[in-house]
Amino acid sequence: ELDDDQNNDGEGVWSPDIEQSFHEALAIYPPCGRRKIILSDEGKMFGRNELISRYIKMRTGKSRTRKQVSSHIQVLAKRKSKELQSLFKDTNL
Amino acid sequence: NPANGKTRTRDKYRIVYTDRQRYELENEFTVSKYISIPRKAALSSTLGLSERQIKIWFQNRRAKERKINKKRHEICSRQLNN
DNA sequence: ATTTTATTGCATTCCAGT
DNA sequence: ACTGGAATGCAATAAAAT
Repeated sequence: ELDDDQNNDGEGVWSPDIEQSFHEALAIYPPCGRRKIILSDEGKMFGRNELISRYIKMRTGKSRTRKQVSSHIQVLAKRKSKELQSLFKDTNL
Repeated sequence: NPANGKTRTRDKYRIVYTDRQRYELENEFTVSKYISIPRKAALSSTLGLSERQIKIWFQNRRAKERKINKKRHEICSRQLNN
């Protein structure tokens, strides 16, 4: 299997257009994250990351799996946490 | 020590482990290439290192092993070529 | 120049919640 | 049986120590 992935273009995994759609999805599905964790439509189950994944596919045509979304959310949370930490660099040293 | 998960600071980019710390870690690596959670906690307590540092040491040690194996394979290839 | 600590961006595996 | 999220793995990389 030699790199014949149709869903992934030459850009990075989170190229600007996908990142844009991702943030739109973050805003519309739960405006801040406090929404019912259980999203169940008759017969099918839908979690937040799957809804985000579907939205990205609708807006960009490119497929990002729910686990890729999960990983990306984790990376962004880590970045934000470290930014907040480094804001208190030498305030009390 | 690690209230934050961070290890690196402005003044200390990295610290140098003691010979005893190196010896115990290397010894544990001969037992298993992957550290279990209870053994990690024990080592963290025994040597004065955070669990994060233990985890990272095993990652780096495995990377070292992979590098060594790659080098060995290259040597075998050259011998076959000759 | 090589080796040794430590981080980062992704993926993959492990843990519970419903 | 489904999921999201934490823990972990790995390649690439940085920089101090050797």
